[in-house]
Amino acid sequence: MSIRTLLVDDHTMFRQALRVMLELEEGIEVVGELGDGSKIVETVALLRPDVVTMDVSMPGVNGIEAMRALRAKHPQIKVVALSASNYKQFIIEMMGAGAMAYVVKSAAGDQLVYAINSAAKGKTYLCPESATLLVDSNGLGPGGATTPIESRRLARRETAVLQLLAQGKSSPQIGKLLHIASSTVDVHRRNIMRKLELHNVAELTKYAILVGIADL
Amino acid sequence: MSIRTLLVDDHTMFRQALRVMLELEEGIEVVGELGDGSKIVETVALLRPDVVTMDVSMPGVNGIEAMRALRAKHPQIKVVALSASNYKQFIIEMMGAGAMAYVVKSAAGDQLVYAINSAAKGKTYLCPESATLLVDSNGLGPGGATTPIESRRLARRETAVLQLLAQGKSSPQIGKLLHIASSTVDVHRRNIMRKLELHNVAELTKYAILVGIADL
DNA sequence: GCCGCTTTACCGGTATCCATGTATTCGCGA
DNA sequence: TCGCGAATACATGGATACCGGTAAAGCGGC
Repeated sequence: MSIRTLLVDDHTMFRQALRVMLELEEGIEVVGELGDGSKIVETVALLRPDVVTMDVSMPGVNGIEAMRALRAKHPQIKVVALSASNYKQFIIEMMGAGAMAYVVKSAAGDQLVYAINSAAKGKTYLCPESATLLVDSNGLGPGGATTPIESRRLARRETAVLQLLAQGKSSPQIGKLLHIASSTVDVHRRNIMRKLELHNVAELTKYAILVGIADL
Repeated sequence: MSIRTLLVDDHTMFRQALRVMLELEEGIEVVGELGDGSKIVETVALLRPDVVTMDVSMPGVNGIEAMRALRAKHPQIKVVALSASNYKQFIIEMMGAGAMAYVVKSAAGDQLVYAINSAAKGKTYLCPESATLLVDSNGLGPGGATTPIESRRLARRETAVLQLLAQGKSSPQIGKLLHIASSTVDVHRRNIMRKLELHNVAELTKYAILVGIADL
């Protein structure tokens, strides 16, 4: 009995290539593909996969949001998180939201195969790169007090402001677009920076791209 | 006689999956892989591929630099440029430097197969997304006067400044790091913005990531 | 010698970043 | 249902940084 998996990634070419590679593996079957997280709940209900292999950074509904939605409706589903980069916050958020494994795309393909097999058996797995990052940068490890995840969740308005900031808009421009005062935009901007512990537009931009609310 | 191709991409997982997918195609043979452009010239001399399939954005030596180096030593080689995003300047620079085809990763896998076959025959190819972008945004099209490519090339010092800006450093911080006055950094920054036609840190950051001089 | 790279400097307008205070609305749990 | 907290909105003030234009001078290579 092979493991039924659903692939979710915004790069069609990567998704298709991954499908071919995984289907050559013994014991893995790809039952479907999605380009973002917006239809994840319905698709899982329809296709009944054992494991969802999902990219963390996608335009539209990103992996973290999709993970939360999925967990609420299908708590038994196993998820392998796939990420182009090794960001501590993403690992914590995805694993905290119930993912079974976390693998970076710069790792070899057999790491993904191993992660899918582990997840199907109900075992968690972190690729070496991510595991090292977590332990080293006090996310876990000896005496590491992790920042509460809730304090990093952005409000709706804050997300909108972050998206426009990452597009290169200034506070006055954003104010006009959202029909609020630029002083209000400034408050949102600073709250975002405090919550995310990012202190300039460059870092905000990269974060926005990683969570999928801005395009490169 | 099948087409011998060399894959160059920094994401190992993508590269391996692509290799499997391409080798299932009739008439395509993958003769090697590279994780960045630093050893492209030697590798091409050694493996003698017909077509190099290369990512544009890579850390270390990016696709545009690798393309120029390759063209100087092996002018007969055909290159298919692969990019995660649809950036006008990259299309112009890669094609201007001698690439035979340009395909985005969000396109389907058979687009890449088509591009490789076209390139091997000495025919140029642009994926529909990139072709549309070029024509629409006056890069080409009726009466479109393209900005001289030379005026967009960055000097060594400018590249260094851009890299630090994309890391979130301020002008005074960069000045200290490079041992120059912050007023000098300011001039570099503004020259970069003028050359690239980008007018804020968010856009500079995204550009730096795309050319591979900054990490996400 | 010319051209481009690098360096420094001054000016002015605007935006950012930080601290702090106030007020309205809305949802959730006691 | 009452009240609490969070989200949202607006404001003032100040130090600093950004962005644009302009000018000038030394250096290196073709």
